[in-house]
Amino acid sequence: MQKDEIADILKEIGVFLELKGENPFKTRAYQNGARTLESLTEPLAKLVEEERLGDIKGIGKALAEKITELATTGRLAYYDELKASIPDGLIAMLNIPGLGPKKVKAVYNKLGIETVEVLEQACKDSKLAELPGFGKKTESKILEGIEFRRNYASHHHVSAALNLAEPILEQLRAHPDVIRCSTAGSLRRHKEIVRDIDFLVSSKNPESIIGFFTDQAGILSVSAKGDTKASVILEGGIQGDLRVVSDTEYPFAQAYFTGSKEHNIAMRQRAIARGLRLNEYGLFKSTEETRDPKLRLDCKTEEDIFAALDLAYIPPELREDKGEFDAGEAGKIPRLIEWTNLKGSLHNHSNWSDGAESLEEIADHMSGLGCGYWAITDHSRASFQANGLDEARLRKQIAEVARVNQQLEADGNPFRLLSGIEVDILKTKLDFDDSLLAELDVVVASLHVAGSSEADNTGRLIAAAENPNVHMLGHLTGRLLLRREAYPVNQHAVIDACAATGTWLELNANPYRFDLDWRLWQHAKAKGVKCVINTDAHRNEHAGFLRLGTGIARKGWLTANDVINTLPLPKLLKELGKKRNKK
DNA sequence: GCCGTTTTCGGCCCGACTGTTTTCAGTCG
Repeated sequence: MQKDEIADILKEIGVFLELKGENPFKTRAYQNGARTLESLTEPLAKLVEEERLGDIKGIGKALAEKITELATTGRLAYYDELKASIPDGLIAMLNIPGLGPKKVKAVYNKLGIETVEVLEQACKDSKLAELPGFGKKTESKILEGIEFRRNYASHHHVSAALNLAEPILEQLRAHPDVIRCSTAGSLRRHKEIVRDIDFLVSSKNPESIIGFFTDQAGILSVSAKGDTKASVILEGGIQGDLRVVSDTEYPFAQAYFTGSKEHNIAMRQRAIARGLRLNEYGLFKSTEETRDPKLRLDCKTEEDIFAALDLAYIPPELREDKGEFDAGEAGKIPRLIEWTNLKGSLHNHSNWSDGAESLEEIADHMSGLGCGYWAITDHSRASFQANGLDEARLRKQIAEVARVNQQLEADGNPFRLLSGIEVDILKTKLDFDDSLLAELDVVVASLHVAGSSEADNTGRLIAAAENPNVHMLGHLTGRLLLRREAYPVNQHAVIDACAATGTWLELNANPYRFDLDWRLWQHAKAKGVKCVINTDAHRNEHAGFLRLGTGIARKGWLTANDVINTLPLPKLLKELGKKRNKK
């Protein structure tokens, strides 16, 4: 069994133990173990074989035994027994807002409720209010929670969250009582999927900010409203949380609410190790719980807080406890790529296949945005559902690209279209012959019809990487976030093949794809594989994906040097020629 | 269940809001 599957089982054990009412620190130990496992750099099989699991911080004797059992036999008796003892419906009940392990346990133990449906009826029949700690309000909250979950997803694409958050942030910024404001949480860290949107404001008048926030037009409901924080449900069912603090507290609150949780725990531990105490109100010269302003270190910005903990500034995207502390201590936090470093996109569609606009319209729009180039890589003939180009139409398009470029040159416009194709990776070959591919400026090879065999898919992708005419592999796993699972593929093996052949990997910037995943870019970079941040645009407004994709590249620790399409056109053309000239 | 320069027990990050209580437990982030 692979390490990610094992990590999922450990997490599940943690949830089961919570429902059993086990020691919360024991459940946390399982969750910590799962996380530790996920971020292992050494192959798990090797650690198991050499019996070195127990040497890893966070994995003790008990966890090492359980992981070993899972890794070697694919099963775990302890897990099977635990799972069998807990009705599946209890897990579903945990997903209802306002219901946690204690309450679920109580309704199960005292009323024998095992499913959401029975729970709903029990609330309607006022059965829950009879339990200690439950009341009328609890019942109606649970009913609301069940209804809410029925109508809205609990996870949202970062793009949808940004679309909602940015106008609100603008309004907060313009509010006379707002001193500083920002987003926080997973949105500020630019996670690909977010559960809610966090806003942070500093103000001398919290009441007016809270009132402004909960009275906004367009909100569906107000779920909490206190002196310093409020929660609302925004359009589309996304929860928006606002926190208001004093301006002195602002940087501490900003760091705290940006997280991640794991990053914050490590930050607190660093503070404790220095005889300090860190919370959202400050960094205090005390090991005792305190908010005494006289003990608070003077930090005007997040930078100051990191400095006080002997760290270089860590950009929000890196705050996932995935190596930022080692790098921050050593002063080796890279200067991350900015989206304005990008000069164009190398994987895009036009109305020749399934895109919306003509070549001229694309050239006009992208040139107007300040891009230096834009590759036209329509689908190849095998993608007939997308009106893929056959050889004859592709040759016509090459001529058309040349014609548009001549016109641009005549107009004194330095912008250029590049001719290209998103060539389908078929079962045993590419959709076009090498001779035709060699005539194109840019060749993206993508797997659109994958099989169920990991070995087959991986082999097809590696073969594509080995083709000297293929510059890059498109959307490596084919996943659609919250919609469709990735097809089975050994991404590490493909990364190795790209490294060996000088093939680039796409970071598909479509917010439903973000493929290759940010968690793999550090590995790909270490292997020497270059990244291309591509919009995969099907209409001109998709140019904005470049910004979203850059957020993911930043999460992957990438710098401008790691990304091919930061190069100006002459240098890009030179790089595009390199792999072909090697053959 | 994990951990240890306070080392084999006794901690483990911490605070706001809500509802059900009347001083606090549960949930959430």
